[in-house]
Amino acid sequence: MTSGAQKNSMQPPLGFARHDHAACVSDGLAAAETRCADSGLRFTPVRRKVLEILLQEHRALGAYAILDRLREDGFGSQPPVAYRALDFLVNHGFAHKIERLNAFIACAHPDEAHAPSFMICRMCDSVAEAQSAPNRSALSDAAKATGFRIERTVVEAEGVCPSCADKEDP
Amino acid sequence: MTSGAQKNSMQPPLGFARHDHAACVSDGLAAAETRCADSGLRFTPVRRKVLEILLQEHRALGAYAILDRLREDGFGSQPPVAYRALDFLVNHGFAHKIERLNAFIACAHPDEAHAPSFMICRMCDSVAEAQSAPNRSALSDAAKATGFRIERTVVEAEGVCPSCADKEDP
DNA sequence: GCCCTCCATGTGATTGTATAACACTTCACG
DNA sequence: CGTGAAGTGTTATACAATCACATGGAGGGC
Repeated sequence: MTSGAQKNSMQPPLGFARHDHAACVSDGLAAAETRCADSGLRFTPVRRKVLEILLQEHRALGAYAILDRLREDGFGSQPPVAYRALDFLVNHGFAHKIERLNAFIACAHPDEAHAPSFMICRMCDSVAEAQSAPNRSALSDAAKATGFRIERTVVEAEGVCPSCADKEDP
Repeated sequence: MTSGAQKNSMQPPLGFARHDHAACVSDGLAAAETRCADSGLRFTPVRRKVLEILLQEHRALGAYAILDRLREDGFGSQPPVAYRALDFLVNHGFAHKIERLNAFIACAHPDEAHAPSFMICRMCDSVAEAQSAPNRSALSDAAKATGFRIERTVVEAEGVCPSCADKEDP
């Protein structure tokens, strides 16, 4: 499997569009802080740090890449440390897991409740999050027909992002 | 991680519905054989064996579970042997990878070209394949808007299958 | 305030998933 | 034949995830 994170580090960091990046990090952290306070969740140092890392990178990171960063910053460096923080962030909607890459990314819309879907570039592994429409798809029908109760749906599109498309086809 | 296959071995083997199982295997193998011959693909012994294993089990199997079976049958027992055969099967549509489980399953509709989607029971890990509607979803729109070229889309619904639903709620 | 419990963190060890790199064989095809 | 591409086998290793257990701090009930 591809590392999910390191393949090409000179790629635009990402959402396929340039943006004010400094703001992302502080806004994201502030939003999480607020929402945790409101919901009685504990936004502990490790959790905060992991979210900060994800917001800074602004792309999908493997658990061990995150772990390396945690170590540098003086946190525990064993896998469970990262996985527990990631579990928390994912369960409460501050981050998402990209199944295709076995990697994690900060949520792009931490405020609104949402069923996210993703576009993953197979060349540079960059990831963009899209709001997923309430799926009135063949899948719902199939589920209804067989009596399967859907609780959550992963939607991940693989393809080529605009900037990689430019490169491959001069 | 859950093995993706062994969690509950007394589950109905699966598509959420009983069916004539003996036929699956031979039909599946025959179909693959035919299509490989037509397309000039090499349907070698390992590849055939792996497909046979997947068809027999009729559920998602981890690469290492497959590897065990290969060893029993006298094939190479190192990971690349299984992964290469699986790559072949997946690339040519004879099998699918279930990203959520890091596991593989024989394709339920090997003949028709299709964009599959899956329903995965979180209790027994059984998997059913549904034909995915040509998605005119928010995702397509987002892709169009950003210039992302979608080549393939993974759709995996997690939930509870009918037979597990019966058990949990008497 | 004090204790107690819950939750979170830290650590060591282990299991599962996947790929890199290289040697060797086999097959199609000229 | 002989040559090159594709397939197989093996060693080694990287990356992903979990188990089990010890420690420590935050808050709630009293």
